[in-house]
Amino acid sequence: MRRYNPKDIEPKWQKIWQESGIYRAVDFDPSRPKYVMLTEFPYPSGSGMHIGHMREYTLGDIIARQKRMSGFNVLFPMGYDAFGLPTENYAIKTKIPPQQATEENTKNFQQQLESMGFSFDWSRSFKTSDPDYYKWTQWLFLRFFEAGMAYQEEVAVNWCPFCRTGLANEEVVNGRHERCDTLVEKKLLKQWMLRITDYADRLIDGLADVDYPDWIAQQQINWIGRSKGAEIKFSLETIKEEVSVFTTRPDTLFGATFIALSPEHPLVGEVTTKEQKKVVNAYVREAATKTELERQEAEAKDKTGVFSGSFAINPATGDKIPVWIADYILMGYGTGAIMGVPAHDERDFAFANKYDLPIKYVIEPEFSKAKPNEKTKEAIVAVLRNPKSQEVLMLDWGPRQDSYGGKLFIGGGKEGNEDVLSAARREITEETGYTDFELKAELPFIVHNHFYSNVKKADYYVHIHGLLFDLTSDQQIPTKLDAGEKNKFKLTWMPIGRATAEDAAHQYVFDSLMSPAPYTKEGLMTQSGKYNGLSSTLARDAIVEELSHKGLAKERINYRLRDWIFSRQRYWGEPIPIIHCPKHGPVAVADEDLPVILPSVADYLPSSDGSSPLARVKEWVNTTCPLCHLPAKRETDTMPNWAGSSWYYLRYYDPKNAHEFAAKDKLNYWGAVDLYLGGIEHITLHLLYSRFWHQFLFDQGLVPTPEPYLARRSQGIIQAADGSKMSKSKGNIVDPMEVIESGYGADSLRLAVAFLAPYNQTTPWSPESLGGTYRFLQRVWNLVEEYSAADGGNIDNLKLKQVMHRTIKKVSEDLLNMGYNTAVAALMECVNQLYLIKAKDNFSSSEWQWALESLIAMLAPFAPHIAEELYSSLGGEGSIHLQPWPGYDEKFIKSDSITIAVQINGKVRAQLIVPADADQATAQAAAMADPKVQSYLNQAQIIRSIYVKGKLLSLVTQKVVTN
RNA sequence: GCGGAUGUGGCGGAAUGGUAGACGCGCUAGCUUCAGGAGCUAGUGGGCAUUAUGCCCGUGGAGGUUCAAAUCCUCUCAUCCGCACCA
Repeated sequence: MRRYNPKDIEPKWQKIWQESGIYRAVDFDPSRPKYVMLTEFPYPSGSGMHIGHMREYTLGDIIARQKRMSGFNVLFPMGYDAFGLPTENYAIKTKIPPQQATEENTKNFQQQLESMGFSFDWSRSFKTSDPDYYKWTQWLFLRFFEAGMAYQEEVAVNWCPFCRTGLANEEVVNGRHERCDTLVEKKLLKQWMLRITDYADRLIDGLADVDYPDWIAQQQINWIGRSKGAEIKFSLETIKEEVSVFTTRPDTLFGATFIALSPEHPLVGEVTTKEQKKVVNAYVREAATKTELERQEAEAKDKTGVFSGSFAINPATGDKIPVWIADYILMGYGTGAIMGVPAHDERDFAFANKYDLPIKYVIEPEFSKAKPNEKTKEAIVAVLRNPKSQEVLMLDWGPRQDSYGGKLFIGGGKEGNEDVLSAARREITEETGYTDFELKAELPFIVHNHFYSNVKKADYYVHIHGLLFDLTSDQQIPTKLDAGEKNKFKLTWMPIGRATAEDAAHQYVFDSLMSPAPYTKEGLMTQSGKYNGLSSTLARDAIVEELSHKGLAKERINYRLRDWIFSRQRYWGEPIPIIHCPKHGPVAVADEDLPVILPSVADYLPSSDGSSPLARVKEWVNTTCPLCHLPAKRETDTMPNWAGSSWYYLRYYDPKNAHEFAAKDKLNYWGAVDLYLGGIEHITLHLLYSRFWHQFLFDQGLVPTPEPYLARRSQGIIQAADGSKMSKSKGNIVDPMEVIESGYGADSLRLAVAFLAPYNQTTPWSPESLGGTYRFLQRVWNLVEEYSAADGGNIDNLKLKQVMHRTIKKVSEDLLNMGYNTAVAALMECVNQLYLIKAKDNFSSSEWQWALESLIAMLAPFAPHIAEELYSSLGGEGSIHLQPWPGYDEKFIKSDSITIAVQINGKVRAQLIVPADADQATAQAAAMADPKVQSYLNQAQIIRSIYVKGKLLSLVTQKVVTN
């Protein structure tokens, strides 16, 4: 008998598979449905494949193989995302051209991928840095340019001083460049931009038509950050210009007590008066030199700003309000200017407090809504504080039931012509007997709620005035309570920190009195002219509507997402195919002149002035204008890393096409990617960018489907054994190549990865699990090796049939749901069973032949090498990987008798073997005959019986009362 | 602060209303010896027992719904991820 040795069989089959081309996808196969299984292509770094790649490609490969066996025409392609910074930085250091380094790295990577036995169709492979490929990236860019979707703009870009390049917002993480961790600065540069914001709504709406996990869709929606609001114009007192602000709360317009402009706002110069010029200039200059991080860190600290010297007019009130410059206003969002409403916005509140700007409440909290025509009473909630002990007085009305009772502050209604203050004083003395106290604070707004009278067990709709009093002496007189109130509550002094009222309005009044805060939720309008009493949600639209007639406001939708900065001042990327003509401005390179080849350079270091190394290649830069043929200069910026990966999946459909990025009929045949598997780190940037490109191409009639990926899944991260992140510096990296070479082989590793945990779960790597999968494969190997030939005739073995059919069903269903780990468990269980059956059976029947072949077929997607080897040793023809996926028959899955549990009063007390189709009466009769059940039913009567066929019988009993 | 996820033995995990801990790792005992990253058999959540094997407890915590809850509901705690001065 041969021993299982992966080193003997794995390289052998890898070579045979490559030579026979069994994994090649066939264009236009009419006999089978197509299936595009896409895994994210790797960046070919010098360090090669890591365990994360390993998980992704193993999971993708298992699906690709099983789909192939299930009769699909599978396209499972692989390529390389080769442009990018690491290779270029390596070139700067070593002077080795990126082209060369990429070539070597790719070769190495491909060798590693092949040694894992992945079934990629290598005949369709390419690198994004191949001129044959980036020719089409450039061609597609020109379609954006022609459609006005690519434009140039002078923008303050995130500038990485280390990489000397501009960055997209998405590449800045916590104020640092995500790749090199350098602090990011702001720099004003003319940049190419793509109008992704035009597609913001489409990118949200399109999610409804694709199968992405909810959390991924949600994260994309949050990233786009759509918010509906209005743009409102404020006229300036001394200048003709108007300031437009963006707000999501036009209903708070009457409460706008100042205007604030971002330091980068174009009107800053004009609004600044002579007297303020010096201080404003200094402030603007300081803001400009702050890095992203410094501005972010300032968040925790005080808000800062300077007064411009001029005033604006609030269009709602006609009031003069000051115009400030403040760096908490971001130029990149909305209009770069806001109306400051301190009463209803946290940031404005903090700013107003610091600079002593007026706070005007125009929205009142509403804790319950009045019923139609309900009468309203004026009421008070008074907080009586003992300043010495720092305690407040509460009335304890006993346990809270429905809306009555519980711990409350002093409350009561206004009587007759009484004013609020005297009502409060009267209520305090009546209910508590205290007489000496002074008013400390009064809420500047009313709180709306129902008032639940404990005494009358009835409620009124009330306007609550909140007041805070400090006790000045302990003197108490007898309380004046009517009969209904007497002895219904007791007084308790509570420390301020622990005082909580069991009524939302009471609690809100208390909190606001103790520390004034803005009210940022919806409520009822007040101090807002004719809108008073309206709900803020309704007033919002009404105010915009009214102002819009005067041309002072319009509805506007704003996005957190900004247009995509598409320029990089680097060498190793696709040259942007534009020629700058003194006469015609930016002109597209003619389609037939593509690709614009990246010229070779001597030095890859970008210039410190913000231009790319390409700018130094004079003979390349100087060219002629395609329109007038006069001297002109090439664009020297290159495209970002994300460009090539935005459409690469389409190129797999027709990778060698020299006339089109892909032929129409091939695009139509392969259509959208059926399943796209990739890392969680790409669900916002890459996924959003490529969906944007695809949607644009769809609009241009260049692709047949509105979305690129029908379904997206993301594999979880594999952590180091201790649950920490794998990192080079910690030296806790698991190298897949080492595992293969150590003797376990690729099959054990693939199986261990599939078996580890649910595919989408982050989980630590346990090296010991390799021993488990290796032993399992060994058991499979030995089982098949011990079997010789089907010379024992056809002997029926029901048990064997049942085990196999059940396993086939389980594995097939699990794979459909990507339940890899449970599928592997089912295979292990199956093999355990086969050993048991074998021990009692004639191990050479034709049924065994079928069982072993089925087992190997199921194992094939997970462990392709051993499956192929055993298949051939069983005398199979061709490749196991092209054999049909085994089917199952329900009739062998059910068995005649089955074990059910008997529960008595909810506890499992016995197990019974009953016929599988036994009805309730039969099952119950069997249960009653069981001595164990009888012992529990002693002295009791069955009052209810629940039967779940094939699972359990649940009996509910009641003690029989004797005598 | 906003959004999302997760919580089950010593470990990875299984079970989506119906016998909690499948499968694997590790561990314990025994057998075996083509000494090999071996194999086989039995055991392995905690506690109390042991004449049987039985009883009690147990899925982050507290309540609830139900004949029955890891699973559904309410509250709460912890951990992780994404976003964050976004008006």
